[in-house]
Amino acid sequence: MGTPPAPEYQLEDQVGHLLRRAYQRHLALFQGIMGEDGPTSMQFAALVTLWRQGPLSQNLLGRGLAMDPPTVKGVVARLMARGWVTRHRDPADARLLRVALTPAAEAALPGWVDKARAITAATLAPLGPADAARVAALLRRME
Amino acid sequence: MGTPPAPEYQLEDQVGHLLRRAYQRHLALFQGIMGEDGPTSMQFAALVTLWRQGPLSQNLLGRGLAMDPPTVKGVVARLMARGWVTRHRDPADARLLRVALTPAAEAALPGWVDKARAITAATLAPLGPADAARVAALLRRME
DNA sequence: TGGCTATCGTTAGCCTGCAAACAATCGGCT
DNA sequence: AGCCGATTGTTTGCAGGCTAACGATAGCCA
Repeated sequence: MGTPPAPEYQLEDQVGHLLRRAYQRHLALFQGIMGEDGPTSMQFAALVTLWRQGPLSQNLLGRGLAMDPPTVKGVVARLMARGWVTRHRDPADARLLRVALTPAAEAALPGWVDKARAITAATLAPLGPADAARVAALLRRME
Repeated sequence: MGTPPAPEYQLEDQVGHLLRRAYQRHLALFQGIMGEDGPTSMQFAALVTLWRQGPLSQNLLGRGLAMDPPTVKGVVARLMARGWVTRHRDPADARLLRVALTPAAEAALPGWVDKARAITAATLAPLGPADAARVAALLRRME
């Protein structure tokens, strides 16, 4: 018995490829359902975090979203440009930049959250409810 | 009985967030195991596809990898810069750009494939073998 | 033959993501 | 007071990813 032949390396079977494809499809659904006037996926994640937790420093915001500092900066800059967020130095600690929702964003958020639920449902649509719960549980363990 | 309260929208429970986090972790593992001298995740995917299928037009390559044309162009350009790929116009059809592996890439590929297997294993390490198979099957259905 | 349509690739512009190097500020400790 | 290390944010440079608009070529069909 010689060396067993190495099994073929099938790109389509690798988790990394599958994760990328599934996330890619999710992002396409996100954009399609949220529409041109809505936030992007990461912009929405930032807005919803500020909604639930109140004003945060860029750093804390980034930590909650698993975004590194340069990425946070870019997302916040685009949120400011869209008029959904303001940014002010914290008077008590001059290092911090407190990011806060604008009234316009607060008014729009309930509608966006509804769409976000639809996006989650669409992403999971190919699976039944039981498998949807299973995949979420498995992904959580992979983080 | 009024309107039932809408369940809280928990970002951390949304599939999109979980997919992003899992893919993020996978990419970090990829870079760590493949090292500075190795290809990036998408560069490796392109190389392995050319290895298995022979020279391909940019378009076909992109289709196999689920990459759109501008992204393929960028990846191929960086592969050329690294000396792992050449690009020539197809004499039979002047629209096509045939992308082919260089001998250097062919020589390095077996080692990279071994590392890629280790990366897949590391990504799935938090799950047992049964759950690893389960998550792959579920992700495939979500594509 | 001449033209129509489909395919292929490029460009420009935008968004997300990472690492590395850097400046400013804060806090504690001497 | 003065210094040092930790924290926060910025910049630069690179890699991937999408849309939209555009030029070039091929293939078919009238």
